[in-house]
Amino acid sequence: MSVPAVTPRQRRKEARPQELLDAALELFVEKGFAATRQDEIAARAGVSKGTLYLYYPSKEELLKAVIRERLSTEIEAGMQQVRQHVGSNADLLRSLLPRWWENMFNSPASGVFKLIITEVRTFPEIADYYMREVVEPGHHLIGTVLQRGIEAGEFRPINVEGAVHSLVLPMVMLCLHKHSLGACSAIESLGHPHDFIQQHIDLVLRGLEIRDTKPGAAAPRKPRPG
Amino acid sequence: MSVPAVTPRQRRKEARPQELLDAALELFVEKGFAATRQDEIAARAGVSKGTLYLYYPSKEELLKAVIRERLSTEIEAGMQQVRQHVGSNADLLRSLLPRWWENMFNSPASGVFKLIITEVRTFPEIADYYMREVVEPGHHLIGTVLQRGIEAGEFRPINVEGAVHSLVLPMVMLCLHKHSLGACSAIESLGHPHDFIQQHIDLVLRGLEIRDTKPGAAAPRKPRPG
Amino acid sequence: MSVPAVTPRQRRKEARPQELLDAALELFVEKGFAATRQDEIAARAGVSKGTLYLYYPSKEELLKAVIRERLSTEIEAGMQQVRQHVGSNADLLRSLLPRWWENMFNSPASGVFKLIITEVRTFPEIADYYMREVVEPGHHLIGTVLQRGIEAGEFRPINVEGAVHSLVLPMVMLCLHKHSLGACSAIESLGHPHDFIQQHIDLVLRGLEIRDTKPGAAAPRKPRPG
Amino acid sequence: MSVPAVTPRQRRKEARPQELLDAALELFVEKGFAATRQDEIAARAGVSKGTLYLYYPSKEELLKAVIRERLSTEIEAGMQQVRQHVGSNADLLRSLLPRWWENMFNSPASGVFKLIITEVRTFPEIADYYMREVVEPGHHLIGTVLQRGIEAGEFRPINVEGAVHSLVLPMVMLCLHKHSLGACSAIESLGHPHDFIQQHIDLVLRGLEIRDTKPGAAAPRKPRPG
DNA sequence: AATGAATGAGGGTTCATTCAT
DNA sequence: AATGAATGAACCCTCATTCAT
Repeated sequence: MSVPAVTPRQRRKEARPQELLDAALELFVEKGFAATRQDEIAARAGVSKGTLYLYYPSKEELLKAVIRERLSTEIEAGMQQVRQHVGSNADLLRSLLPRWWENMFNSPASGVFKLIITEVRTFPEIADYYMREVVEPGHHLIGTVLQRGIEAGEFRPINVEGAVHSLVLPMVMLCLHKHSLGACSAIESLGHPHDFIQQHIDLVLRGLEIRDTKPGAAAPRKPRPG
Repeated sequence: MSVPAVTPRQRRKEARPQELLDAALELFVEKGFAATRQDEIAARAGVSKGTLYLYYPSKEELLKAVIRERLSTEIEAGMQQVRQHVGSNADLLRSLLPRWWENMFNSPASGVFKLIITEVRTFPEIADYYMREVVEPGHHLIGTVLQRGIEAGEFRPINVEGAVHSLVLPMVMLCLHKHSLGACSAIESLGHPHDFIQQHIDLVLRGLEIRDTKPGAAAPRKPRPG
Repeated sequence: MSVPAVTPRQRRKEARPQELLDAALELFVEKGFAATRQDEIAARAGVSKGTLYLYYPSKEELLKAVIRERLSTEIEAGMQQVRQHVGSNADLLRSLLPRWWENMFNSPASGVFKLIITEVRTFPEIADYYMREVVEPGHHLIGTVLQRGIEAGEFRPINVEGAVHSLVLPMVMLCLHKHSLGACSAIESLGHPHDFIQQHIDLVLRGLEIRDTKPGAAAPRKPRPG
Repeated sequence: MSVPAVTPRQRRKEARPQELLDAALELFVEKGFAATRQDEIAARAGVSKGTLYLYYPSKEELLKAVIRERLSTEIEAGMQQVRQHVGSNADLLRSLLPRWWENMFNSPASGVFKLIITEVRTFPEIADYYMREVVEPGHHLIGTVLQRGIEAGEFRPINVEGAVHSLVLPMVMLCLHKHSLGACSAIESLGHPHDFIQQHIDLVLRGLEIRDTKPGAAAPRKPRPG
């Protein structure tokens, strides 16, 4: 049975859009959207300046494509993991979350967070997309887990949204650091980011537990009289 | 009685640098350094384009001045608060931290975080300054408090640096949000940021406490068999 | 028979650098380097402002290219003439020198002298180039001829370098005049510059001759006693 | 008898215009008119930028004043020397000319020649002034001496205007060199400019003499028959 | 008379975009 | 589909000139 003859050139051609997006993402994250030149993107992708315009009609559209492509990939991966997940909800947080995060952190997708922080005010459409496709589903997922925990008496009743943020914001923040300060002066203090994230999630989940506070422990905000 | 001879022109002139810095900060945070035009800054400060150059020799120097001025003000304020603080170390975290953060969050200084994330790779000198003047002293302060707590038996022995980050990163992240997504689509879910920060700190500090885990509570990482 | 595939666009492109250099030389000589605008050069060359930067990375580099190109052309032409020259050394001065000068004078290259006088203090690299490539070889050539004449007893022994300057400086000066005063108010008095140069060279060479001074003629500096 | 009290301030005030002109001349000659900034001139003269405008209404007027002032001084000095001259016409050329030239060469006035060459096309009024006040009287003076020499049988009958140029152009050229190439790389070959000028004038005057050409000497262009 | 802060038109340079090849 | 020369609007920065003090 003959394999369809895929010449190097054809493969190249089909891979083009992805190569362009990769080059663009790298540079947008490194230097910011406004400071990145189309020639640089083209050069890094190994094509000429004009070729860019055969695939994306403007720099701005290229930016949006970069963000959409990376996020939808990442969302899809996350959803897959969740669908395939067997185990308790707590497991979802203790194991799935760090694993998913680490993939993200180690992939170019981590840069997209910086891109969003950086460019969202210039291109507010990005905000809508990001909120709808990433933030809301993600928060919904984690929020649901926490809510179930509360209802099951595992967790103290607290503001669920807040707890989600307590869990998630440092993860996002580490992605940002990776592409800003982390690329200049290492914050060595953090050790391996993965370990930090593990400890962080553990810390927050412990903070959510219901238990008798050991006397003399770090004072709760409103110490009981007596 | 002689009126002090401060003409409008003089008053204007002394206030200039601050007015320029304020206008520049606003715009750099809104649109990014590269996408902000010197004319815009001048216009917002109510002067002509050329006047900018009487005070700052280039756009880049203006950026650095903006960052330095805001951070040094903020550092000074923070140090003041700490120096004047009476009370336990736990108080320092439970009350001083949120209060200091809220000032920051509600002032233009909150934008500086975005500026640093955004521009640090283009101007790596900024990283040095920020690490040396802000990150290190800040982390040292909080780290010391946690370390004392551990030594006093209040807190579980954990990686202190990590705990500092667990406390602080969401605070920084909220500043970033304020000037990016927050300026587009409100993340209403968060309620008042101040309340979230209170809850967050409480959550982390509880997570640090030593206590007997209530049976059935959210599983510790390695559940005992049986 | 296949037509050579030189499209108008290609022809255009190859001719560009020379067209730009020509336009730039004209304007630099007319108005001076600092007072010439890049737009003007572009306009005179029939291209847009940006196109200039495809060929020369800055105004200053354009200046240097202009000077180098013209001088190297001129040097090459002069060397050719000398190499092909048959005849006595005196011929070299009496015929070759005026001929070579006239070519120079009537070509745009004459303006380069003005350019050098005008801009050399601002761009001292030009001095090095000009001295090494033009002044030294030129003076060496003429100096050698005079030296031989002295050794052969044709010429009085005098300071050869000085004699070279006596011959050459008026030739350079005429080039300067052509592009300064000469372009405003004609110095009609000079008649045809070529005739002047002929007479000048003749005058100097006669002044170099050894002969018995006719009694009563213009007093030599140190009249022989009795 | 009391000397009128001239305070330093008054002296200063009266000297102002001259100080400004001196500073302006230096800088215009060094860097060219267009590339010289008013602030620099003011700074070199020790006044503030605004003060310039109290004396000269624009940069262009300042340039013209600079040229006029230096030239009229120089012309006056030259005329004085000629008026006071006693001796033959030949002396006028052999001694007065070099002496007058040396004064010029060693004074800031030498720079004016460069200024004229450089700026005359931008400000053609300068040409009229220079031709009328400097070139014509100067040429007339020298031309008259030569003419008398011809009529007296001292000099060969040649084109007088040309001979004047043969004498004078190298003198001017040396002034130009002093402020262009000479200020970068010395043309050491010339020795002392004064000596060169002496030799040059001698050379030309010898070339003008009537005498029997020594057989075998450098061939005159049109050897007399017989 | 003197200052120097302020202005704003203007010039060098960059770069997104177009289009002939 | 791919190229890269060409364009020209836009931006940073300079500097002659003005004017309130």
